[in-house]
Amino acid sequence: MSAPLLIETIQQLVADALEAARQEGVLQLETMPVIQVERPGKSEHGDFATNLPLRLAKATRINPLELAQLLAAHIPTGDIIDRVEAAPPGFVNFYLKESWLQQQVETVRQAGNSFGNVDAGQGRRMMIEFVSVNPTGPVHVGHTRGAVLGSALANVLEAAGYDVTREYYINDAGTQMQAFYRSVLTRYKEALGREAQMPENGYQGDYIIDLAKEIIESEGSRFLDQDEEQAIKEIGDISREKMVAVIGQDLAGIGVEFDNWFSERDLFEAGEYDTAINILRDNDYLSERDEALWFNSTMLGDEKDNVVVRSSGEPTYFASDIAYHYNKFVSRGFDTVVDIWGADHQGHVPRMKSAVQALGIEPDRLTVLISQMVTLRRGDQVVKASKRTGDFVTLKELAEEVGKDACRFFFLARTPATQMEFDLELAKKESSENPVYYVQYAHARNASILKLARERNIDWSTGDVSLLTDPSELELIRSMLRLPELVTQMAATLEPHHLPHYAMDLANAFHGFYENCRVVSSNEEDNAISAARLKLVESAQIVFRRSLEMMGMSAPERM
RNA sequence: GCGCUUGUAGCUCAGCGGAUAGAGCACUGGCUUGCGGAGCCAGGGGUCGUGGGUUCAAAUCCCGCCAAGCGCACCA
Repeated sequence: MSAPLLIETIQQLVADALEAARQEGVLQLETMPVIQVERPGKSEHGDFATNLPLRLAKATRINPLELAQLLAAHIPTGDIIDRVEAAPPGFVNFYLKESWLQQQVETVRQAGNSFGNVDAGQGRRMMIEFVSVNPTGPVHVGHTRGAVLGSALANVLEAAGYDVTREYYINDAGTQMQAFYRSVLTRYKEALGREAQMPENGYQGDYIIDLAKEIIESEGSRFLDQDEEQAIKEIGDISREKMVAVIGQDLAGIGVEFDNWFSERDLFEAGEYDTAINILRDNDYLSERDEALWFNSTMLGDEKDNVVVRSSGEPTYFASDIAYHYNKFVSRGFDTVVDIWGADHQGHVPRMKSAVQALGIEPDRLTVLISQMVTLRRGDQVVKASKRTGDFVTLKELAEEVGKDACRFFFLARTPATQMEFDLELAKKESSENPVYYVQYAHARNASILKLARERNIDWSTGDVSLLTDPSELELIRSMLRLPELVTQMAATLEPHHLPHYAMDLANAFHGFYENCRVVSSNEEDNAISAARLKLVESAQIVFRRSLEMMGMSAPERM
């Protein structure tokens, strides 16, 4: 069990004060209220504040300001809290002790790269499944948002103490894949001078032609005179494998990595598809109509029922997704599962939740995060994204044009619920003045100070942090200390988009400190303060590194 | 038509019951001799889409309207 967060300590202080006042009889209260402690927007209002008096005024019939004064009088100061003040119209403001803040520099240095870790997750097993685009073509820009969101969220949850598995679901059993295989075979035949007809739902992109050529290079023309079905099967296996590899490489290019690539086909081979369907049948959620098998999700409040097995006998995508979630929760025993889907799948959410419930799994254990569409522009021109026509900008192109770090920062800073327009020209043009560089520059500056100190053989290990009294020094420390709190919050709400904003604030505090406080000095009388400040710089670097790392961005020493 | 999501500074976006609504970019004006000026400081710019309601308190919660995106298949 790690130490409680600072904000939790404050909450406890308020709770104790409330209890003390009640015992003294100065306060009548039926039930203990929920105590909200927040970070005030203005520094005059202290480091923490609670609005409890305002919320309690009615029940206690005491004037909120008087109530605030009463509470403030019951809160002890000590090593951490310098003073507690009541403020109109009814806040209690907490001010941290300078000596305590200074001491935190040592705490951060000792924590090192584990600074920012909390144990909210307590080792619970969590799966994040994201991207999961059909391996019928390369990943395009539209998928980037979910990819970046998922990878950053996974990092945050790991820092929050969850045992996280990042998974990519390969939809390799459906009709789309058949169309893809046939498209490759067609291009293969064409490349070898044969007449071939592209299937109606075939994929037109040039990458199919390249893929066919690659297959000719490694396999020759041996599929040409093979039985059609056999050729599709063999060429299909090769194509799928190559496509999955390309997708993996492209995603790795923007720092998105997976712990596991899960194949849809395995669900059928391992019999989990049958098991899941049988559970639904046993629980009376299935019925046959029009020669198809339906999942009666209206029984669970859905708008309409959904087909699980087509009249042709083929299972739908939904059916294998049910089996997949059975696999996640039951076979592999994940405590909670997060799916990240694009907005075009939002209609699928209620029935997926229903299906999970029908399998006998508490539906709250599944959270589906929807990331809204990204529409692409190049200047005035809207770029249409269709994999089938091959008219799209790939993730790889985007990464090459804009850069991995800027790309991640850009997508990460926005809440997934807002639809966004991405102007490629603008992104490229602005990349040199992108906020991402503001953060990285602060880190590089930080690193170069330490480098200089080492070059001059300065030993700062005995630095006395109590010399750090400049407002900008204390501001920087305060900013650093917000990280663990932020990690807790982001993990609870599954909202990593706060991270870039925090990093900006931290960078701002660092630049402010840099302007006001000379760190490395050639004056001998500055040696003591210099050593103290080097400790601060060192601890700030830890926090920069942790923040950038969670965002999946690089922390350059030089730019 | 119904459902989900979104409308905050010129632009891109945070904030999602509390104390004078924030940041970056853009704009205006400052920062000379020392750790990286990709920086710092100051300033202008907002009836938080709109009309009601709830509350001591609403950008934030509820309802209507307007606008945008997505969905409403025996596609995935």
